[in-house]
Amino acid sequence: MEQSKIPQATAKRLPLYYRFLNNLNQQGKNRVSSKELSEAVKVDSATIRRDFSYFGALGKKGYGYNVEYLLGFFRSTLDQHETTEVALIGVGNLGTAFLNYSFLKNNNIRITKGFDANPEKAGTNIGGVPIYHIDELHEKLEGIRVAILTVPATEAESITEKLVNEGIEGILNFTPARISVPEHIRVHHIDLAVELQSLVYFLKHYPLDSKKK
Amino acid sequence: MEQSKIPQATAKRLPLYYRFLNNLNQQGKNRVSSKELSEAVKVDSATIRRDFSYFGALGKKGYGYNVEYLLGFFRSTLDQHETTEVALIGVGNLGTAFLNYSFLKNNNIRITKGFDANPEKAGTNIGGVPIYHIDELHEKLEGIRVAILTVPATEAESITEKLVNEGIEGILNFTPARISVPEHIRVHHIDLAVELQSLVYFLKHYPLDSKKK
DNA sequence: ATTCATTTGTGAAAATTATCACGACTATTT
DNA sequence: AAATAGTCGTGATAATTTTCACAAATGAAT
Ligand SMILES: NC(=O)c1ccc[n+]([C@@H]2O[C@H](COP(=O)([O-])OP(=O)(O)OC[C@H]3O[C@@H](n4cnc5c(N)ncnc54)[C@H](O)[C@@H]3O)[C@@H](O)[C@H]2O)c1
Ligand SMILES: NC(=O)c1ccc[n+]([C@@H]2O[C@H](COP(=O)([O-])OP(=O)(O)OC[C@H]3O[C@@H](n4cnc5c(N)ncnc54)[C@H](O)[C@@H]3O)[C@@H](O)[C@H]2O)c1
Repeated sequence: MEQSKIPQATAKRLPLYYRFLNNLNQQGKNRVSSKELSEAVKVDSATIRRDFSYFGALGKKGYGYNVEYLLGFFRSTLDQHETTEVALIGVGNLGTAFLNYSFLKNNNIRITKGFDANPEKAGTNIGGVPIYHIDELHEKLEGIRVAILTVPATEAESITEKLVNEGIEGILNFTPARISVPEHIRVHHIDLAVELQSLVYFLKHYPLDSKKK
Repeated sequence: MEQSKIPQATAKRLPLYYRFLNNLNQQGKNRVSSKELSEAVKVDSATIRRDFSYFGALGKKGYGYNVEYLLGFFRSTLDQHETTEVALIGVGNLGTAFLNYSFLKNNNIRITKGFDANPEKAGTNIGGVPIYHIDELHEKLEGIRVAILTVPATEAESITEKLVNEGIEGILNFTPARISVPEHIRVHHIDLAVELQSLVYFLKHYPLDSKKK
């Protein structure tokens, strides 16, 4: 929308900062330094200061950052004032786990609808979220821009096409399939098998005392 | 262990390449170009060639790569000849989903033991994996070097300490807690809430036609 | 008032990662 | 045998990200 000059690496860390600031605020702390923050979120303090600096001078030299101010700032930056609705496609093992998880308390993102091809699941309700049959996508997806994909890998491509047709703009893809989408659709992959395998690879091939990821 | 000159970014992509080569091989293909590979895994073809080149000249100019040869090469690079045992700590919503998932067929990584604090879960068996009480960690963790952490965030720090004492070297952490570990322990975080939140942030703040992540 | 210990914000440098672009080589077709 | 289309490996360059290191500002202590 606006300031696209914020590095992607920074943007990815924002939700992490936001969550931690929330914790601090709830603990009643009203002041925090980049050093403390660094120890808590395991990000170098210079990186944190640099990240914050993209948004202007948010702190005070010799003092640190005011928790409440910073929190308020991030709340609006991350659009936490308006709720984002998310659909979950594929109510299986993984999908069910997500539905049963209140997706972060300090967070205005909600899974509000589930979809599955299994007719026995349609009409049920998991963790307070109604499940619809996948054929009802068109009627029920109105106004939802983000989808979580937890269907079998073989279905990923065809479901993605449907989602795109229904106007979905962002997909969080948990299937191992690398889906194809038009230019303007954003896909983030979370590939659990790859993560596990690369962890094992790092263990075996990288010196034990190297810097952490 | 050996060639630590391989960039971390490359190392993270290896399992992805490996999986796709496996697919190709099972489809009976015996030749593949960096361009084809690129379309399938959505990584720039020059990046793929560069990645491969860290391991030497694996392909042939004007021809491409021999699938079987490349696959064999990656199999040994990723240590797929020996099975890696993994323990899962916290058999709740997320943990149960993982246990029910045969963690990739073409893959020698296996979750072989589960642990939970709930006495009702101890002694059971989920997806073929035996569940033990968390107090049995010491007796049952022998020889296991990697753990998946799916306990409540509040327990993350204390469980981590126990795991480290038992000689665990790598942890795949699904809790929102940023755990502290000694220098020589490797931790990879998968923070689902952060992933979802950052996807939403990107959608709202980055031009729709920008390059994909 | 002055000193002192802190801590930010940032210019500059370093490190890492991705991409361009082309010479060298291969297989295939004519 | 020559021409053609395809493809790798890589030097060079560009882009991105992280880190260093310090002047300037702050609040607390004496
Ligand atoms: N469970 C895990 O631990 C895990 C780990 C890594 C990756 N994954 C990936 O996540 C995805 C889901 O895994 P899972 O274990 O939950 O699988 P699952 O089989 O338990 O669930 C898949 C669900 O999708 C539904 N479905 C099938 N076709 C559909 C369609 N066309 N439209 C809508 N719904 C459809 C099924 O009815 C089922 O409920 C898979 O792609 C899997 O590879 C899972
Ligand atoms: N479920 C999700 O979709 C989701 C999404 C994002 C993050 N997470 C995170 O993953 C973790 C697990 O989530 P969940 O939904 O599976 O929670 P859950 O409450 O369903 O499961 C946690 C399990 O850990 C066990 N446990 C508690 N204390 C323990 C201890 N000291 N030792 C061993 N086991 C213990 C509990 O008995 C329970 O079975 C949490 O930290 C959560 O924040 C979950």
